[in-house]
Amino acid sequence: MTIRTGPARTPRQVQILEKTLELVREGGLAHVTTKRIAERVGFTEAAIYRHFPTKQALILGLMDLLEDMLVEPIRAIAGDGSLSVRQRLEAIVRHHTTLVREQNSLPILLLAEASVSEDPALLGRMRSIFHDYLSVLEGLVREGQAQDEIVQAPEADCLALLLLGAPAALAIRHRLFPDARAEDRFEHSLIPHLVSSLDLNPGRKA
Amino acid sequence: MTIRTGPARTPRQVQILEKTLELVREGGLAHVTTKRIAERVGFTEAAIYRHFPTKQALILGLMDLLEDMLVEPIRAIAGDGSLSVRQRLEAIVRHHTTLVREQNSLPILLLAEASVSEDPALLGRMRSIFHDYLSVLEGLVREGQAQDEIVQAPEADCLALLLLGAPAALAIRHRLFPDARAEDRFEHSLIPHLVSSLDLNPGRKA
DNA sequence: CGGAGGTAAGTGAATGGTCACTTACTTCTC
DNA sequence: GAGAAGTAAGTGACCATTCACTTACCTCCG
Repeated sequence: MTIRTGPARTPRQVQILEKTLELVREGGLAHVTTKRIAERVGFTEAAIYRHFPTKQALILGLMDLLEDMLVEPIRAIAGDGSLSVRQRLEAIVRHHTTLVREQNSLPILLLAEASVSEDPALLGRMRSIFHDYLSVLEGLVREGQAQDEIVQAPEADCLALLLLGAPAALAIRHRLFPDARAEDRFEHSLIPHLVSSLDLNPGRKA
Repeated sequence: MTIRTGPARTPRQVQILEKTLELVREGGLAHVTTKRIAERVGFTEAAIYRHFPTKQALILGLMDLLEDMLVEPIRAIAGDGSLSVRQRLEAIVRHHTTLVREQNSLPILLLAEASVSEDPALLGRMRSIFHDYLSVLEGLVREGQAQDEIVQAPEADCLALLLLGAPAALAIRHRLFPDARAEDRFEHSLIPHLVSSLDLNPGRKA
């Protein structure tokens, strides 16, 4: 689907991207300046430009990382035929919430700030990532719906959006009120409830 | 709960805040500069400082507007005894989605950008708004749970967060792929489904 | 009535700070 | 000795904020 025009990063590029991601985790894209990146890596601002042509290119590199962390894994889960649709949906939502907790709400920070970016390349990249994510969910939901006879349920795209909403809301709260205990409960009790409430799979037909 | 230390705005202050809100709707908080505000209002940058002591104070004024648009109305809905808990929850989620559509995802933009702000006053204000919003939802959910015997359902705070997730996800998609038709469907088919899936109210007990 | 004094609201031109980015020069390694 | 990787010291653009000053209006007093 998305063509991987091989990043083929040098080790130094990878290091720069990782340090930059660290900055984003701490304070969002707005917090990322060439000066701060250089500080983290341990060299001067000018050195950045030996490895990336512009800051824009560097930020676009972050989007590749986001795709690797968020979209690629859920694509893999969605294609895992050994699991039921419901199990796969649950695994996807769980993957997303785990990522949110490990990466300090990184996905929604990148998303929110890229969505108001003046840079059309960044905006387009974000659109594509978001679209791919929702497509995977929507495809799975459709698959689940096809196994059942339920027709009056909400449309697949609405349900897919709802499945995105759970980790999104968790991410927002995690930013403002991090609370590992509450987040554990969210993972263990809410996600199964959410997925089963979709009314997709057999077991409720009787 | 939240003490309204009366803003008591002059007409000019209100005008400035409205124009600033316009800028936020277009490109987020990062897009707001004193120059752009002045352009919108039709005077010079310096004139802003006749009406607000600092830009920070102006931005905090935006948070008051957000509270008026988002938190106050849902508080009113939550206290409306003529509706069932389920009807009230549905009305709240619907109010939020309507606001998101009318204001171009304003709430989540303010939230995301304030959550990474270096300004502790702004961060604190955002925390308080977010907390109040979730408290209203959580209180209602608890009220609904008390009417039933269901105990194994997810905890009230998890369900409240889920109810926030729906408009949040809609807001994100609205930013990247605005689609009035899809958003109508979301409002008309997903919200009722979501609220009824909470398993709060009678009618399902049999 | 008329002018003196006060004030709210505006202006143009600066201020110092930060931003992304560039240039000319060095240093290290194969 | 050449190219990759680094540096110090800039560049102009933009940022929030301040400054001295003007304008229009109000009020009060003889």
